[in-house]
Amino acid sequence: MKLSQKTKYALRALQVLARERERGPVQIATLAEREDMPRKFLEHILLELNNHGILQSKRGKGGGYQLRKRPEDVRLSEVVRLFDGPLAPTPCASERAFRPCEDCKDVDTCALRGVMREVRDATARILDNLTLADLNQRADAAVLPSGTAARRATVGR
Amino acid sequence: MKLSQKTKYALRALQVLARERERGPVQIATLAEREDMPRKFLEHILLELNNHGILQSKRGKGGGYQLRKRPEDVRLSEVVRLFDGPLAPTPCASERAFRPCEDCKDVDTCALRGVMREVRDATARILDNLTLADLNQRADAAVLPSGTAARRATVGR
DNA sequence: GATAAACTATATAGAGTTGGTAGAGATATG
DNA sequence: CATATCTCTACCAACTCTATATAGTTTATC
Repeated sequence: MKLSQKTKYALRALQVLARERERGPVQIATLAEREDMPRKFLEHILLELNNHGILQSKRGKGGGYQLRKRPEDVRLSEVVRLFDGPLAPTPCASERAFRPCEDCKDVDTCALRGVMREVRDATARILDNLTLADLNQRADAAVLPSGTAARRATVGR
Repeated sequence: MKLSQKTKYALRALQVLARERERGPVQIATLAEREDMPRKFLEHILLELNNHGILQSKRGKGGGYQLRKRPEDVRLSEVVRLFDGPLAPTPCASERAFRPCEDCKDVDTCALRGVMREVRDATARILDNLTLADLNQRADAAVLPSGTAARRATVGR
């Protein structure tokens, strides 16, 4: 499960949108500029998140994108699956997108499959139990290790 | 960490070579035919395993490849890393091949990195603790669930 | 030492994926 | 209706993956 650039951009955008959620829609251009992401590429990404029901959009003047679900209801696994496909290293080990490997003689007795299911399960356990809210919370915790304001100066940019 | 075809072939070949270890070298052609793998592609794979010290080769007539290490000393993580690279989903979460992400503002406070380290660690815990010997043992256990010979008929090929 | 078996090395090629751009179309607002 | 903004389709260059081709080099054996 190599994380694609697309997923990274998506998560960065979602982190911002989770924070801005109550303040109305954010425009693609603003988001692209603030987070330094390629604008046209970001359009695709946000559109996909919109079509998938994670974001909602408002067209025309004053429009933009807004998080549709609550941040604590958006699992990281959902985003990763959307852009990078199944979590499992092999199709035969996938829970939701099971497919036998091309040249597999017998799925039921394949030892490698068992191993890959373990890897998939471990990955899913982590990503299913973390949400956008958790991600932002961790980000805050990292920037403010123990409430010291002095540290903030070293973090910028 | 999507498992490549190359790694799958490598592991299949190694499983056979682990079993044949005491019986002298096995030729590429034999291996390719028995396991139905593309011969020329397999040559590359075995060569890489050889250069990496997992196999040893004997050239000339009557030569072939043989497992250099004991099956219980070949970790699955070693094989996966050789062909598919680092286990971590992002370079910044890799233990042995750390590299900051292209556009990362601050590696130390990146929340996603923490998550990806968890995934990497979980994957590594599994693959570091399994060896070729384990893989073959599991394969045997799957084919002979509880010592019943009758089942073997259904496994064929 | 000729021969054939077998590994070694480099180059190449086609298919698919990834990251990114272009431009026209749809729609909401004022 | 002018403008801001999202939507959609097409396209493209670079890269990776899988696999093959070709030309060696080494070794066993007769």
